[in-house]
Amino acid sequence: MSQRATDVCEDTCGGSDADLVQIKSEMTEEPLIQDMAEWFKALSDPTRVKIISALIKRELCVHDLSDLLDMGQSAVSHQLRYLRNMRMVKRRKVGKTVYYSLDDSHIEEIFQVTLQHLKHK
Amino acid sequence: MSQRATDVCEDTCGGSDADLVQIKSEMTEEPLIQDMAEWFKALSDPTRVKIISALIKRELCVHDLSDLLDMGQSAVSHQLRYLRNMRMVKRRKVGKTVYYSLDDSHIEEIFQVTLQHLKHK
DNA sequence: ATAACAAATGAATACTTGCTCATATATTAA
DNA sequence: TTAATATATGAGCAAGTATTCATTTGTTAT
Repeated sequence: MSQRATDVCEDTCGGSDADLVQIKSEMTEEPLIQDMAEWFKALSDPTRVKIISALIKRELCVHDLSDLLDMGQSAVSHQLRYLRNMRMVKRRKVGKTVYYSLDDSHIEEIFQVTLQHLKHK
Repeated sequence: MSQRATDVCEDTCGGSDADLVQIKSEMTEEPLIQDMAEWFKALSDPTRVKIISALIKRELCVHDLSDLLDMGQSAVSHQLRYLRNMRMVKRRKVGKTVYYSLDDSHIEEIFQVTLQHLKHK
């Protein structure tokens, strides 16, 4: 048996169904919701948060990041690809070395806001 | 064989090892990194983003949310518990009905900042 | 009491994810 | 050329996650 809300009751719940329709129309559109979730997901992993927090300080190569995070080169590289696909970081190649830096001006802002928020909880 | 950075080379990489130590000391501390990742993870799921975006408009009961998101009551309830554990939403019980609302003043701010950011990309 | 409804919860499951390992590619030096 | 270094990448796997289903709890009405 389906548990779908629409199957259960239409007007039994005390909720004011009246402006539910209006809220639905005012709500953020589906594709933007998806983008938002994806964007936050990029920041939902400790390794990626560390990478971002390091790149906020300055541009760093994969080796340096691997060193700083005390993690395998492969793991770091995989996460950097992830962040690059999200257009949060960008690459700059110098010889054998690839330097990564932030590619999103808003990240630092949201990062700082969130950090301050979590500190004062 | 370990792929650990420290095992590979100590000073071969072009990265300026000099102030790597300083960056490490300046980096956000581990527990805060974890909190941050956890906090963002709460916003990394479309269902939870929808719930938040609805609750930004106004307080809603489980049934209304289930209706609005066109999702099973159980699924919504599970996610609400998640968000409640994260102290992002709070409950208010009236008879059989439980009303949920935002319990974090910063969520809306970060939500709006991120939304604007994604819109202008 | 019983029935009806709203919400919560545990278990099961299909799906996702982050890491490791092995290997490949790219660049530089000898 | 070969060797060494820096990074990238695919496969595999262990751990985590979001949903569904079935059931339970709590509340109101009859």
